[in-house]
Amino acid sequence: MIIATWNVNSLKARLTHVIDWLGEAEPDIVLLQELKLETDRFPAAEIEAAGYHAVAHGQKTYNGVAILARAPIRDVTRGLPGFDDDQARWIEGTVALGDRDIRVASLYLPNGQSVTSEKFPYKLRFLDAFEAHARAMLADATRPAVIGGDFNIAPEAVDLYDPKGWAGDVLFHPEERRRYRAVLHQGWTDAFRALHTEAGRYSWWDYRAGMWQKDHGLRIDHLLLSPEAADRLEASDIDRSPRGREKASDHTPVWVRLADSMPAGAPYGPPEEIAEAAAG
DNA sequence: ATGGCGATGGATCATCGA
Repeated sequence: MIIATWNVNSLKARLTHVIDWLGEAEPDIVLLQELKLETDRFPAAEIEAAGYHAVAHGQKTYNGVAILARAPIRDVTRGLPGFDDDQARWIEGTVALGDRDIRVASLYLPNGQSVTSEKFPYKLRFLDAFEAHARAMLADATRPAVIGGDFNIAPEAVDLYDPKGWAGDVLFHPEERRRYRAVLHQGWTDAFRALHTEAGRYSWWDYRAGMWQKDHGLRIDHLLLSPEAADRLEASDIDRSPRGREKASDHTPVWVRLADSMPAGAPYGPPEEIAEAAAG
């Protein structure tokens, strides 16, 4: 199954691009950010006509997140648990995945604006709450989980076109990178980075100053896999083609492909059982 | 080079994004 994340920068302005991409990439689950519309303005009919169920958590003008899925989406939570927030930045739900369910979340992490802005401590507070909830999601060992979204964090120097120029600025600030790494250390896997070591692979390019044409971008959109999901990791990549279209979002989709079932013969279980299996 | 571009709401620009 294919799970994708995409900050569309207005679902209304990008609806044709989204519908087209659903047809081309045939993802099973899509996590959208920056809908920029109220929940009751969500284009449910168009999405349904494309073959997808959808749940959304929106608001006027800003933010807004959604989950699209070929299968029904159950047990939906709107808003990041444990974080009192009037901004629509988190939605999670459960979708059937092959031989068992998967828990997925769509995240639009605050940008922070600048280090001196009051929005930067808001970003760090959000990250603290995200860290706590990500840990709680891992504690639910009954099903694999995937968190996808616009994290507004470039994790490492290879993820920016000009790391020296961005050093200490929002999106590449040590305080946010430290918190992002703390989440990875809980046991989450950055799907794209697990399969690609090369520098210069980006998911966002500023509209201004010809950044797209110069390929000056940042990798700030991520798919985090719980250990059970990471065990099923088959492929992950960034699809640059939507960014090159007319009237494109400034972000482009990132996707991961997971095996529908656990690989046969994989050495899962306690060490003594693995040793027994190896001994025949 | 703190500009550049694009979307929104409600206006003929201000605000925000990253």
